[in-house]
Amino acid sequence: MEVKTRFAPSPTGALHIGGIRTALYEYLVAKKNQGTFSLRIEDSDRARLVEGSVEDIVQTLEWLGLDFEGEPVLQSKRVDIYKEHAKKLVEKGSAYEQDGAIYFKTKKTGKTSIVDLVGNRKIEFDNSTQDDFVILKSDGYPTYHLAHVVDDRLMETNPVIRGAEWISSIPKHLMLFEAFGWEVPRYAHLPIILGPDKSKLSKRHGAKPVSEFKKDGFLPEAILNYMALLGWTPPSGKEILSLGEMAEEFDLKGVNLANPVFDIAKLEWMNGEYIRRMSDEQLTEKLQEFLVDHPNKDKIAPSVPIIKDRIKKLADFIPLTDFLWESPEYDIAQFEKLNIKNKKEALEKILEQLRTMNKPWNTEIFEKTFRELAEEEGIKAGDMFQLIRVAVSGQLVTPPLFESIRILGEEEVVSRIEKAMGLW
RNA sequence: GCCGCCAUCGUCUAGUGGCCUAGGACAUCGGGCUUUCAUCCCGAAAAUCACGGGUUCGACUCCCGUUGGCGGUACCA
Repeated sequence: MEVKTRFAPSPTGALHIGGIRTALYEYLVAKKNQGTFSLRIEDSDRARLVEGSVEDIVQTLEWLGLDFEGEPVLQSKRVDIYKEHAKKLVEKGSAYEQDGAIYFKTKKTGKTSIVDLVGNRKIEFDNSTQDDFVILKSDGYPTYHLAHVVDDRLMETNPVIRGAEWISSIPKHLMLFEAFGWEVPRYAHLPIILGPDKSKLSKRHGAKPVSEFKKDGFLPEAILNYMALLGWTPPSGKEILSLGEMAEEFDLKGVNLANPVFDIAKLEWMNGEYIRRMSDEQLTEKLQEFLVDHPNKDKIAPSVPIIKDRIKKLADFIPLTDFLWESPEYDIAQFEKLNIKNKKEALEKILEQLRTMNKPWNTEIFEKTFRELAEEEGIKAGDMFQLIRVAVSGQLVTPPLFESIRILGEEEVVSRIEKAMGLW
């Protein structure tokens, strides 16, 4: 049986981080089975339409590398099809018009059940609980139920993969398929992702639009990898895997049935993992793309090796390196934390050494010189370097000192230390 | 309320009747490396497998119930 999956979001806003797991799993199922993955926009509720969301959805999928087949299918352009099908049901006697809308006449006896692909479990409903429901609204647009059944039949979707919030609607859909005389597709209902407080993941939990994650410097590969593991573990047990590897190992049966909690800390760890696995050249390129208005783009490359192990997101680059191109604002409180008694005197000695040192400064000689100076002054070498660090950067924590100094250049270092001395 | 789904460390999970006095990852804590911070390495703490009944020679694993969480209950998706 040919596998065709589709991601079917409604354009009521930017694409949510939670929503992309559904898209990802649909994509993986298609790829694993040499099937196709497409995009359908469920814009049958005109009141909730948010302008720009279709573009956002398309761009986000592209950015993530979840390539879909062909053009997005817009339900709003298919109203005639839904109307036609609704009419057919009226003619058959399975539906009726009331208050300008068309209602489906549900069967009230017996049971309706499916075997869900997620976990391979049986889900069953008593038909006596099923009320008649609207399939075509009075504005001529279909409700989700009609649109789903008609579209997924016409698009030959199989399996239908969607969120677990649709489980309760299963009887509606199966009855509709039956009324049309169509074969029922296989279904997979994915557990709903929760926020840290265990309520449905929403904006206040950091279920920000994917575009926000992009803005923070999360990498698409890391986002995908993390989302894949939210509720699923590959048989190989691997934690870090590419889209291709995921597709090979993925199986809906193995998806956990419980609702997973979104954990930003683990996503950050994974993003850092991806950053560290990049070559310096790749990271440099990523950063240059990411930091569009950076004042010193040519200085990004040399600073990459010293920050690579220190950032989890691309945006972390900024606070870590801004002292390299911006003159620091000194705060005497930072110096007070150092374990050195007479800081000004120590800084004078340091300057003396720097002025007489051969340029360009050599890292080995630099280190040796100040270790010796530290000994002469009765200061620990570590404290000595911390003093230089703060004098050069204004901060207690920076990337490696010697490398930072090399990027800054001799003149700048000297002038900064002179400036720092002005504090006393 | 009614209907449905679910239930292993704080979080993501491994586990499909004996290999589990429950394994891994993130986070946390401690140590090593080290000019700071990270990275990296080592280690620790962390789950009476929600609870109660069965079934079985034997249950984290099967069944029932309870509790709890989540979803649905719209001319929203």
